Amino acid sequence: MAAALDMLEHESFSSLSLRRLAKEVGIVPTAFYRHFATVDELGLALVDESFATLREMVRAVRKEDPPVEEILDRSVDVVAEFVRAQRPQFRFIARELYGGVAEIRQAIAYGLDQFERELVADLARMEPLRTWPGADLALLSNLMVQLMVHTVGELVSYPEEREAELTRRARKQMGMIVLGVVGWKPSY
Amino acid sequence: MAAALDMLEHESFSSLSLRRLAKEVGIVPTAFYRHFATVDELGLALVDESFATLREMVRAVRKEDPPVEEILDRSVDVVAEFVRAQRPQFRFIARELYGGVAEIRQAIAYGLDQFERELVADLARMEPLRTWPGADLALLSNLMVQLMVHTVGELVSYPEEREAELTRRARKQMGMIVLGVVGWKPSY
DNA sequence: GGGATGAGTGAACGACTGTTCACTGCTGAC
DNA sequence: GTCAGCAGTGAACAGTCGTTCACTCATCCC
Repeated sequence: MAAALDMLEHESFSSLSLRRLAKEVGIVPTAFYRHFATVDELGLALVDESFATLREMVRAVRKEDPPVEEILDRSVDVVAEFVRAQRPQFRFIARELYGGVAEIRQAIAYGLDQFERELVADLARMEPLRTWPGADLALLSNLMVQLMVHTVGELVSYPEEREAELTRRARKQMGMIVLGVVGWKPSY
Repeated sequence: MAAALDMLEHESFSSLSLRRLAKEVGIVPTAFYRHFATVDELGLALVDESFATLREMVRAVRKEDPPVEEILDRSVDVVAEFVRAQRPQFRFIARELYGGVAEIRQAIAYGLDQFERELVADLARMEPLRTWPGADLALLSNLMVQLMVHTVGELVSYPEEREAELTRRARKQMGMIVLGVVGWKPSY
């Protein structure tokens, strides 16, 4: 799986070749079938693994439990940290979200949807949002996840030296969104 | 090119096969080379064509020149209209933005970058933003383009019946961002 | 000690890949 | 009426593709 993720730096999953993958790992193509029934199944396993990392990331933010005014900055930082440490996994998610293989695309969309829902639950516990209707929280959560996905997509597409610049921008943009929140009149 | 875009509904460009494409069009594979020097070149031509449509879209919004308070809603509407009319092209852009072929990915990223810059110019003409520093305008423009790309990605991934729902959400999210703008203290 | 289990092997299957070459036929301009 | 140029043809090249099959070997449990 690690070798597959590495190879996906230069191509998309739908063009990944079992034989090249096997050669990269140093086994014969047939040995692959001891571990996965088919190539597509490998893709789904990669989605699972990557979202496990994503959940770990969420737990890392929750565990820190930073004061309210620092939550945003810390969240962005943690995302950047995780992307740095697990770059191939995040690259996989970002690239295949709208990629070619329908099954994988749907699995990722589903995972992000769940992520969005968890974020809604977290947001609902914060002060100015406590009274917001669920629909508006979902809207906000979606917007934030969007920003995250897009930023991750850039983080893994551009050289690592641009990380600081990209995260700085993401922080400011998060701030802009939050400012919108304080002015927002919930639609009860 | 139209046939290629249609085929890209079910696969990504890097897995598109010249022979299947030729069969789809009803010509022999070799005839393809009368029109493009290589398969990758077809990809770049598709990027060009799609961004021509995108520029048309911008012109459509500008031409309408709606009153300030309607600009956002009209912009979202126009985007939705264009996506409906040229679905395969927008699907291509959304899918290949972080896709497998580096050359195409870069071409799309470059096109979006230009789009962002044009939007900065438009924004700079609007009242509350007239005094903003360029960096902050770029931030805002990037955020808006992000929302557009993400929404387009969903529009072309989900069945057309969800268009109304998705555009409604995008409109509200645009509103949220704009509310952030009025509270934002530019960083001179 | 024997047998199940997990992981790897090598040959083979038929099909598909991008690209090249020399060729044919049609159309429009001079 | 000729001739350039555009678009399409069919054969061929040298690979690569996913998957199947029967097989070997090491490890661990009873």
